[in-house]
Amino acid sequence: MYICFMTDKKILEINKALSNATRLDILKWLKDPESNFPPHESLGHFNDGVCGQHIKDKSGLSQPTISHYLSGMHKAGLLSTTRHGKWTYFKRNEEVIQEYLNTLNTI
Amino acid sequence: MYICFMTDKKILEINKALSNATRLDILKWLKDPESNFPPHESLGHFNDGVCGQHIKDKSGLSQPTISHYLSGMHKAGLLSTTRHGKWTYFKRNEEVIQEYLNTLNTI
DNA sequence: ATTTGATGTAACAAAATTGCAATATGCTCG
DNA sequence: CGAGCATATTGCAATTTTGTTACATCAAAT
Repeated sequence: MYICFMTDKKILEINKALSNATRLDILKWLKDPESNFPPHESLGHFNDGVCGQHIKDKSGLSQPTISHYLSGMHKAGLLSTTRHGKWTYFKRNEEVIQEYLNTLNTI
Repeated sequence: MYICFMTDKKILEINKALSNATRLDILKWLKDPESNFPPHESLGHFNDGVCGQHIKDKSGLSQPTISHYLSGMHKAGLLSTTRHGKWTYFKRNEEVIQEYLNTLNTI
């Protein structure tokens, strides 16, 4: 298990993603889907994370806004996505988050 | 030595401060003033950090812009300031930075 | 094939950020 | 005091971010 670091450019991109209250909340909610989201109707687990609809519901913001936020967090590497039928599931990308934290710790 | 954490509001404020390339650079430069800045004319040490002028010179940005950046970082708690005559010295606030990192590590 | 529900994209207005020039303030020294 | 330098503040134009409505796409199911 090696410690990995990321470039300043990536750090900036993630810092930008995490300088918005809703996006910071989303990252934290996804750390514990069981306590923060209702179980999904069709899938009985959170192995691939939480679908956009539920995140939207919890945030109180509009669907396009959340879609935009989620795709930005995905682009920054913070989230990974899986499509199951009509749903897109969003999950924390713990490896990237760990790299991010490793790097910040040296700043 | 207790581990301290900070509020989400503070985290967001610091993330915002650190989502700009120049401001991130400044924080890193101040970690090692000896290698990043010339010695100051009147003071022979970096005990209180580095004066705004030198930071401005290294950044390549205008004086008002750097003044604005530095006061934002100060307001966010990242930097502490000391006035020596006509110079304002800026130094990393390691306690706040540590709180910030402690908190991020739980996110 | 049509409908229904989840997601993505476009276009847009309001607000915040970026970084500059101009100006004001503060400090030191002759 | 007045000159000169460091810093702070103000005002501004350009750009980015925020979050909306309207619309397009995609998948499941009737």
